Amino acid sequence: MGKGRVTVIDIAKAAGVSKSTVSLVLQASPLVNESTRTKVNAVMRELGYVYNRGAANLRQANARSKIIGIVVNDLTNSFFAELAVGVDTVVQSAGFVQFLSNTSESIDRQREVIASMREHGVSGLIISPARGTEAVDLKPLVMAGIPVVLVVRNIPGAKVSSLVSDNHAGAFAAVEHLAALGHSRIAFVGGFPDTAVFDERLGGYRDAMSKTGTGFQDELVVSSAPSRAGGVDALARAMAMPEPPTAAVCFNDAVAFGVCDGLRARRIEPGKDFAVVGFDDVIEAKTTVPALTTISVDPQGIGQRAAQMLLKQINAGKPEAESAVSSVRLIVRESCGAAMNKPGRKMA
Amino acid sequence: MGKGRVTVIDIAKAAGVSKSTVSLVLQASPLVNESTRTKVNAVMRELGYVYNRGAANLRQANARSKIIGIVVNDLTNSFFAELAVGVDTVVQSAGFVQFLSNTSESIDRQREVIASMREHGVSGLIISPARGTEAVDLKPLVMAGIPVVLVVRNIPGAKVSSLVSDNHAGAFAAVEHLAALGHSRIAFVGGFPDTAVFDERLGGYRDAMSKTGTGFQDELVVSSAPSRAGGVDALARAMAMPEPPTAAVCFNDAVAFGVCDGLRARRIEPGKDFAVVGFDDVIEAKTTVPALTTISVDPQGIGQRAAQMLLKQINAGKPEAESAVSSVRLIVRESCGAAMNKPGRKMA
DNA sequence: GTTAATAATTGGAACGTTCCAACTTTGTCA
DNA sequence: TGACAAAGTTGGAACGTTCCAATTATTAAC
Repeated sequence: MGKGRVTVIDIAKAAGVSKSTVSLVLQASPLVNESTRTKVNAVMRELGYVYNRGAANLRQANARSKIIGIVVNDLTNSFFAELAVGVDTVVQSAGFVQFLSNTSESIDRQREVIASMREHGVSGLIISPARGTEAVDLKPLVMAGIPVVLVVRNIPGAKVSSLVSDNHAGAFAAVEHLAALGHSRIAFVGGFPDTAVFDERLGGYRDAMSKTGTGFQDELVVSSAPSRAGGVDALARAMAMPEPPTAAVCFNDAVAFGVCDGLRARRIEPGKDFAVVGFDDVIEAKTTVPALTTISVDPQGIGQRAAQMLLKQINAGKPEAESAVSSVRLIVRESCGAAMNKPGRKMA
Repeated sequence: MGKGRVTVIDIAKAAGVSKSTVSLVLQASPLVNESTRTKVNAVMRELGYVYNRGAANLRQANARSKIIGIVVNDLTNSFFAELAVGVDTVVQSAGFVQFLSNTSESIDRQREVIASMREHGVSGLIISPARGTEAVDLKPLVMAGIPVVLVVRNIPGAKVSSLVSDNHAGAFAAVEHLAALGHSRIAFVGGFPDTAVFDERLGGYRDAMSKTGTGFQDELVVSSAPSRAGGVDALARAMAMPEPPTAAVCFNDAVAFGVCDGLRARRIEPGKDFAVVGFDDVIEAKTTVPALTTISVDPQGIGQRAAQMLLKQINAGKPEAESAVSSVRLIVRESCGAAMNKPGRKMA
């Protein structure tokens, strides 16, 4: 047992047919007689045959393997986990298997991971690029004709498909909502300043601040790591200001949760004494207390849509780059104070 | 461009050497002259060569590809995301790449995913099996001599390595702690009853309840999906009892967060009016408010240790099944009320 | 100046599969 | 009976790599 692996030839010998016939059975070809097929299948099961995809791909250089790769920059952020399951639901029903790798924002790791996936002949790639990824990094992929869909973060020069959410509109809506509730000192909290997503959301915030007449003030944007801990930290800095804000538009939900934690630790009740709005609408957003008012980007939906874009490219002969913007909407829950009697302006 | 793919022979021609030499360069063999090496490497870059792992694996049937697979049953649970990054850190430094797949508790999907990984010649597998997985499902893997480490959930008859946390001891400690705080009506909340993990944790709970003299009562165990929403739901049922509990040992942290949400929705303050202890110690546990008292199982640590076990097996010729229990410890924070003046017994 | 040792390179066979063209068997029809 | 078609089956070549044994080029030793 277990000496050499079981090959198609072993099956052929044991079943008394030729390797070609076995191969036809493997491909469910209608050419082969029903009785032969069942016999061959039986022998396969008996000997514990495992299909060698590598050898097969070697022969048919055109047909790639039935896997699609998804590369994310931060798996511990549940946004990406949800995105991945969204992708999974659609690739699965198309007969693909999804392999996911995490880069932890490391460009080097990202290169390794993508190379590894290429070596295994993935049919296509969905990538949420690590910070600092440039168009050149994607060049080899497009040259090889491998379909790629960028999600979450777009990369300017790359000639690949992309699906990002409408960050500008989302942040704009968040500010408008808070302004309508009577806030004027609205902070923009969290996120790394050197990313496209940050720029877009900040842009929406800035435009809305200008439009609502309260004006944009530099000091009201306080950045941090885009995590729960980052939110705690950023809030501390915001509250240390001479004239602290009364509301915050957060870079994402993780930051928003951190902000709520930080508020509570200061005995300030989010949704009552201070308005918080997040960005992403992760699952916890609706069950947490207070329920988080946030900009819904529907990670699963984005995953599904990205997967559909990718499959379309895979099925079409030559991949046509297509870029889409996924619309977002404001979900009003409790953390902004809109559900309460008074807009939160108790502190000053 | 992109007609046929670039092969080792193309490189050889362009560089004016033989394919064997190119192959040696690929393997970083010391046999090849430094000047040839640099020239070959240059040509590779220029022509955009991609290593064909499939063809390589074909030849060297022994040496498997440098990927290890990790199969989890619920990616949306951040416990598994953290476990995966733990695994990643160690396999990465050993020169492997990790491919992760999610089964969403589906046995069928799990079979597909594992088959796919086998076809791609993974060097080893770390599996958190879907509910209902049986020893036979793993049989083909052990027959093929593929190293496997089971995590989180063990499977009785399977002859593979496993690494589970000491669920019995953890639940036991949680109950002891709550009892010491003065609670006697302590519920066991959340989790699916037909899993080994549930049985173990429940066992620890039961033994501790008996030992502390309050005795084990069936009605105090209320199961649910092991998620935040499940926790909300289970708490509702618990509080509807004629004599509701004053404390809860939760199946996991997600459930515990749900329980806290449910309590707050009822205007009961977790950590003050009701004691909650979780299980897992996910990252949010320490930043949330109130900080969650929980049993730390250190998912990253488990991931790392599992990865080490797997690598050991891969490096050893024949895999020796080894099973380990990862110890757990009680992390006292705020949600159990220990940090407050009074043990939470205000309600009755 | 020959031999021996070392360093570097090389062609061919092999890995497990698919594809193609050729082959055999069986059945149908004039 | 012979010609033809349809249904199954088959051997060999090819895919891109690595390994082996053999070869050539270079250096060292006498």
